[in-house]
Amino acid sequence: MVHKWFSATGEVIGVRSPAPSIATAVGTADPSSGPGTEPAAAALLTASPEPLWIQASNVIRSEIDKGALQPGTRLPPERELCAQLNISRVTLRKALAKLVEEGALSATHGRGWYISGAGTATEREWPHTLESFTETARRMRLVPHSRVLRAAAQPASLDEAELLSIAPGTPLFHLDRVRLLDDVPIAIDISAVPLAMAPDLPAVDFETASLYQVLLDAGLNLVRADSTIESREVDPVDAPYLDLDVGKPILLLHQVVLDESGRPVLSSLVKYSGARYRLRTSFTRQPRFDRTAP
Amino acid sequence: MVHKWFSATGEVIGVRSPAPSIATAVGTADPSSGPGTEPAAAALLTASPEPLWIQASNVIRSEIDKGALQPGTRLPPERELCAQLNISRVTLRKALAKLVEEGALSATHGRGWYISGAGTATEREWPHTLESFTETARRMRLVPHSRVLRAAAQPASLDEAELLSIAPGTPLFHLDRVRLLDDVPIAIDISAVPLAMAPDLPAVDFETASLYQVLLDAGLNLVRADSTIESREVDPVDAPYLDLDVGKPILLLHQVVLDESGRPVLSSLVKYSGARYRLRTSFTRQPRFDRTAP
DNA sequence: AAGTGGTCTAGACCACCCC
DNA sequence: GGGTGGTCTAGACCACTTA
Repeated sequence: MVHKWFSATGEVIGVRSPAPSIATAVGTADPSSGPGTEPAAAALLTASPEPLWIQASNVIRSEIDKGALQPGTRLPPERELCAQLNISRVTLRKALAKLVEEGALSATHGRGWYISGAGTATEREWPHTLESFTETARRMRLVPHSRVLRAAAQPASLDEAELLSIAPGTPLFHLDRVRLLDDVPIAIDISAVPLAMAPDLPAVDFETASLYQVLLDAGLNLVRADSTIESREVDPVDAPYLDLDVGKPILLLHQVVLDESGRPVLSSLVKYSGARYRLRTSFTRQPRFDRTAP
Repeated sequence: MVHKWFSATGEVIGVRSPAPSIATAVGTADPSSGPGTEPAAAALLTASPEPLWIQASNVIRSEIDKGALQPGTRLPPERELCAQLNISRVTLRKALAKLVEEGALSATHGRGWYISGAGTATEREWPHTLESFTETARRMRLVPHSRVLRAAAQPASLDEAELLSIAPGTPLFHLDRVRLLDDVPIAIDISAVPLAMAPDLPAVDFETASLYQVLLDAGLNLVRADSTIESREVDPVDAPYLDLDVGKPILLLHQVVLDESGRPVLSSLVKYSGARYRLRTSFTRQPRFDRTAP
């Protein structure tokens, strides 16, 4: 009568009264309000504000993280999972798709779903997007800090206007900072945002605040960052800020960050001290189905 | 979703059905052509080997590329598109999701679907993953070429073994190349692949062949590339290969490429001449739903 | 209140893998 | 053949936006 969740953790799903682990994994899922006679249905419930497919994905993810599902293991068939989780197959597949995107699962057509090694600790160490300065600092347990060189609005020059798709002369908020970790200068960050997009910018103290966070709080949905990365010799102007000899290598990262409608929001040029910083990211490739001949 | 190629595989996709005529079915949004004459039903046909949702996505994409749908424009409501394309709403939404991931569309809950400026020419110039050497060459209309310095199998050292999660001493195929564009040296590429994963490697002529393509042809499904990028001074050994003075800046790109099960397949270290190369990529950020209080 | 996207379902058929 | 994932449908309800 009790439906089991996978192999090792039969207790999590279908058991009404104990069932604490799943409840927490999924969300509120208040069990007290349970109908009392429908144990299996208690697995995932509509009480939670999260969509079912997110909940389902979380349940499976937590099983993996917990170690109940080892890499290489096969998952139960989709139709069986549907029964256990009490959701439709379409919904389950949406949950599985999410986990594929996160690198936690992979499927083979006639064979089944398999746990794929990554997706847990590895995933967190290799972000799918560029690790931000603040994130790096946190990972290395260093204290991030900024020295503000300029934080003021000025009319946009021709070049800046073109870069951000705005009219020349439009008020542009400039933020130039030296970024430090534990008081060691790591990079020079030269950013510009059209003032109209976040009028409160001049009032923020950027010695500690994160520009990215301020923009998100302003309701901007930053979705894409077109980037170029190159290696250069540091020039006499920048060298003292980074405490480098002129001619030493620096890493140049230039980004134009766009919102969901493709509108440029932020232009940023970061000059990292070559010897003190290293960009980290993980590129993924969607599984393709391009058979050359069927 | 974001997210997709990191190798020289841009041209692999087998486009069999050109399907140009269908295009009008979507763009014209002609309300008068109701159920009366049934022209819309001919829009997508099951004769094609491609799934319907791919076909639908291609139709919309071609409308955007063609300019029939300008950035900022609103698409017809989903239910109407379904009727025009003669597919179910679930299928249509899968097609739309693909276009969102490509950055061509975006949706707002109660408002509708909007064309988002990017996704056409821009998209092609800003790949979601690192532009490969071959792709860069093609974009710049230069001729790529390699000088092979080493192409041989050797037992894996301790470091190599750890990097690739194999036993020390396992046969490892080493491929060291100088990569050139129009006969100008651009980079040194030092790669290593466990021989067992592609036993034919030693027989390939890498003066012209692409290592990625060979691995794909061997049936390996390369899915993820954990990467670090840094800036260094070129050392006396590498300098002559790149025709640089010792101490000049180079860009160091190190990647460990994994297959779908998370197994490391390829380790590659590329040293780009700082003055002659610039990495290009477009990072995407998943829309997040981290409200602190619901 | 009407329009629109977001979620979910139950059931169907097909294509692939392995016995 | 039987099991399994991949695709597709028609219809339903909910949540958000706009009026």
